[in-house]
Parts: sequence; structure tokens; C-alpha cells
Amino acid sequence: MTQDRVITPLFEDLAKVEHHHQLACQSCALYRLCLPLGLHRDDLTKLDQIIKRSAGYKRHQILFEPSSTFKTIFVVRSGSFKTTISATDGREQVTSFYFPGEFIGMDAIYQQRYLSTARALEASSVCELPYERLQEFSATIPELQNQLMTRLSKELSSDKNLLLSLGKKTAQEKLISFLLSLSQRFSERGYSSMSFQLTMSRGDIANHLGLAIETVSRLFTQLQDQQLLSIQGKEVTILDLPALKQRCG
Amino acid sequence: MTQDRVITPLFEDLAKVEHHHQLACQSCALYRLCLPLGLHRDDLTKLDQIIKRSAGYKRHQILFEPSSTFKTIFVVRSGSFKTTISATDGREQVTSFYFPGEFIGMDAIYQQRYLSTARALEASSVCELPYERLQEFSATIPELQNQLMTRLSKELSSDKNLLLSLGKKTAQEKLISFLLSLSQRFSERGYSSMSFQLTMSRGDIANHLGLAIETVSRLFTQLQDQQLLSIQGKEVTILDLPALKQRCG
DNA sequence: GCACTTTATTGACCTGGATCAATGTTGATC
DNA sequence: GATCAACATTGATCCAGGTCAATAAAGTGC
Repeated sequence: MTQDRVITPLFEDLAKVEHHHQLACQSCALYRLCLPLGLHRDDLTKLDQIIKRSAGYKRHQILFEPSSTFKTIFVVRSGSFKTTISATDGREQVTSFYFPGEFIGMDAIYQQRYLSTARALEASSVCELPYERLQEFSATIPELQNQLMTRLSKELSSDKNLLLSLGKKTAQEKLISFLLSLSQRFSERGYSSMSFQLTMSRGDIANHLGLAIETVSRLFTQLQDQQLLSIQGKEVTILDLPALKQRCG
Repeated sequence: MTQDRVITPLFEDLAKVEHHHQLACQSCALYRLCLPLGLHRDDLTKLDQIIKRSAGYKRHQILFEPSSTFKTIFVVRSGSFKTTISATDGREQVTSFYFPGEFIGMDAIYQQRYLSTARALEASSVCELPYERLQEFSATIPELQNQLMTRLSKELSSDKNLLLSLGKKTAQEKLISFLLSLSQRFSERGYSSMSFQLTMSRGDIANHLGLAIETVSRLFTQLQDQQLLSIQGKEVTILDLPALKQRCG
């Protein structure tokens, strides 16, 4: 079977050069989604020197956990990650999913230790931003400081929207809101907003939305029966966007 | 009936001078909980000049809402506030409560518009931090920048803990976690951690925790029957802290 | 290709907490 | 300090979504 997934211009370059870990920010495909946006050329060069492009992470591999010492904020370069936070008895909540250009680990700044565990959902890679160096740099590059604050605030916003979902929405509304937010993020990254791959399992989705796996599975079937979307394994195709928007609360 | 609520040293001064809106940060009772912590004397003087001490807000009065233009971050000076986020159909989720020294409105930095509505829970007052000026100042005062990032990260942490509550905890665990977090915050502010006033209604608590008012009411009765705490109206007294800690998940 | 594990779907049944309803309590206003 | 509105408690009933159980696909390794 041919892989008919669309590779858009944004990621074409990245795919070609993904074995070059030391790809500079200036030529990175994620440039316009990432930290360096708006920085002057020479500031960017300086930033480039402190960023470490890590080797790849395998599916399920841990990026950090609460016992790791906090030194860096991570930016997804390719692939995707999830973060989970644990209750004392081991129950876990999937707090977020992260896609290319998104920052992981910002909740660790306060208390200087990771609150959550981050795991790769598929073969993935990250850039590492040493937090202390980032702080020093921000002192002389106001735009960098601004970017960091904006990123923190953006994650705060999406967490608050998730609180609304968890606290007030029905199972169907939760799932639709989640799918539409994924759609939005894929579209920002140059992928189709109407058809995309879920990189996380049904279990991850269910956990994230405070539902049981079986409920998520039944909802997918139900949304498919209503001709609102089609789902085959991990591939979601949105069939009736207006109807979905109207049903997400 | 005599008001036997303890006024600790931390708030004694504030009570005496609360009509002086232009009280300087250096002599503010909240100094060690607030933004200026760690700033040099002359930086603080500069900061002092851009901070506007607002007049008071009455119970239920709106501090900001999504239609307000974002210009400032607020710091609670006295009293307390709640923020709510709304679904398109009007359902609301109480996302946070804010006490003296805490920052409100940081989720507005991204997108430069308030995401939520903030309302006073009782007679309250705030300091206003003009965000643009704060950004300018941060460029020359690294410690200020650091403080802001830390505050953002702290709110992120507590939101993620709330996500765990909403997604994975039982009604009883939710309520106990909430009460223990209040206890902790009151204690940081110089109040008793064992006995405090709820400034929010049962409805606010229920909404915040994704429960029905009736459930919260029944849980209070139940925890009281189990001798874990005592509640009379808005006054909570913790009777068995270890047992509560053990039951919060 | 075959065995085995993990993940997903579907059905039958159950339950924690919601909803509905009635009553009690507190507090604001004049 | 009487009146009215807002808030809180308690009981009876119900249901959305969880749990349990069986089966089916889809990966993964040899």
C-alpha cells in the first residue's frame, strides 16, 4: 500500500535533512513556528550556539520525568510527545500532547524540577534549550524574553480550555473539541486540517479527556455513523466541519 | 458574636493602611509574596512608579472580561477573586481562585486579550501592572523577568494539578485536594492552615471541581461525620490533617 | 508466514454523581 | 427586625459514562 499522506513544503526540507542534527535555526523548516521568530540575524546566531539538537527518541522513550534534574526546555523538532502527571497512588493524567515547534517542560521553571513525565509517541527528535543560558540571553534580547512569556501564556490558555472541557463538557463535546484542536495545530504546521494521523493511542486520548477507552471507541463509531468524520485506525478525516464545530460546545 | 478570626502580623499593617492606595511596594505587607521580591532598592523604586494601586472592588464586581482590552496584569492586594472561562453556549468553568500576592490575567499575554472573566469574591483591591512597561523594565532587570516567568510557570503547575483532579479523582478526593491547597495558600500568607474562611460559594467550589453543588454539600457533611473536618457556613476547620492528606489521591 | 502481544471494538450491565424537588438558613435592604 | 432573595442542605430518583467481558484487528518479532 502506498503511503499517500501529504508531505507539505514545510516539512519536505526537514524530511530530507533529518539526519543532520546540527541543522541551524536559520535553515530549519520550523523556523516560523519556533522560538527564533522575530530575532535579529546575529541574535539568532548566538542562540544557535546554545541550542543542542538531540539524537532521536524512540516510541515510548522518556524525555524527562520528575526525578530528572531540570536544566532544559525542549522544543519538538519532529514527531510528537505526551506529558503525564501522576497522583501518589499511580493514577496518571495525560496533560498535553506536543507537536513540532511546541515547548515541553515549561511548568518546571517554578520549583526548578519537572512536574510531569514526557514520553515520545513515535520516533521523534527535539532541540534542547538550556534554561539558564536562555535567561541570560533574554536579558539582552527582549524579543526572546517576549517569545518565552508568550509560549508560557499560550500553554496556560490551552490548559484552561482543557479545564473547561474536563469540567463542563459531555464525552462527545470533549472528543470533538480535542479533534478540532488537533486539526488546527496540524494546519498551522502545514498539514491538512481535514485529514490527519493520530499519533497517540485511544487510551491516551481517553485518559487526556477524562473518559474510558471504550467511550472514545464508541464515540468514534458514532461520529462515523453520523457522517461527521471517518476514521480508519489512526487516520481521521473530517467530513462535516461546520457540524462538528457546532457540537463542540 | 465576636469576630475571633486571627489577624496575623502579615496583614495587620495592611488593615491599618488599606485606605492608602498609593502605599509603596517597600512598605507593603505583601512584599515577600509579591513581584518585587529579590529586586534591588532602586529597581523597586522604578517599578513602584509604574504600578497603579486601584480603588477597591465590591463583591461580584468584574475586574476584566474577554471584551476588555488587555493592558495590565493584576496582583491581588486584598480580598479574593475567581476567574471563569465560558463555552459558546454560556456554560462556565471556574478556572482559578486568587488570593493576595497572586497574579491574575497572565493567560492574556498570548493573543493580547483576556481569555476569562475575573470577578471579586468579596470586597477586594488589586495593583495593576501595565504589561508593556513591565516588558520594558524586564529588559534591564533580569530578576523581574525571572519573577514573571516563575509566576507563569507556577500557574501552569497548579492548572496541571487541577487537570489531574478533574480527570482522575473521585468527588471526595477533588474536594479534599482543593481544601488542602487552600490551606497551604492561607498558611503561606500568614493565616492559619488549620482554620480558614471560604470566600467562595458552594456553587463556585462545585463548578471549579466539576461537581454539582449538592455533591459538595453532601461531601462536607460526610467529612464532618467522619471527624476529618468541621464546617460551619464558610468557616472550615481541619481536624485530621494526616487522614485528609491520605484521602486526596 | 506464524505466534504472540498490544490495541481497538462491541455488548451487557452497573454505579457515582447528576438532576429534581422540597425545605432550611443566611444575609441584604429598608 | 420584617421581608425577600440568595445560598445551602437533604432526600429520592435517574442516567451518562464507567466497568467487565468477549472478540477482533493490527503490530512485532522470529
